[in-house]
Amino acid sequence: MNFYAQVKHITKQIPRGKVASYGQIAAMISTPRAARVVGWALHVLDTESDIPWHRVINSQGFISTTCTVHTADIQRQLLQKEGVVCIKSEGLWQIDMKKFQWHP
DNA sequence: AAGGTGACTAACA
DNA sequence: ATGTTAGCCACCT
Repeated sequence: MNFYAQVKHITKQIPRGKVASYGQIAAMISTPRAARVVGWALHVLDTESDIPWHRVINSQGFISTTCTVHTADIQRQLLQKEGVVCIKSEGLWQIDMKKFQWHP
């Protein structure tokens, strides 16, 4: 089913200054429960760099990467560069979903 | 080939 | 309200 291509397609449509959650994207490609795979898909696809992978975060608005190459700090910087406000919350960076979540 | 893992979630206790 | 459990689906060993 070319899950990756689907994830890629959706993720590319996220506008600047907006974010989406893994579950949200999974739901858009008619596989609502594949949130984990979405995360992994981004992990793999980010190498191509034509995808705004940093605009994808978990449902609570937290940056949840564990990837040592693409750290939360990098993601935060990319987001802030686009106008997304990141708040440091308990050592983690959080985004205000009410304001920045993408509503397609 | 089969089982384990994960950048997730929503439902329970 | 906070901690745990169980589904999820593709990739890796």
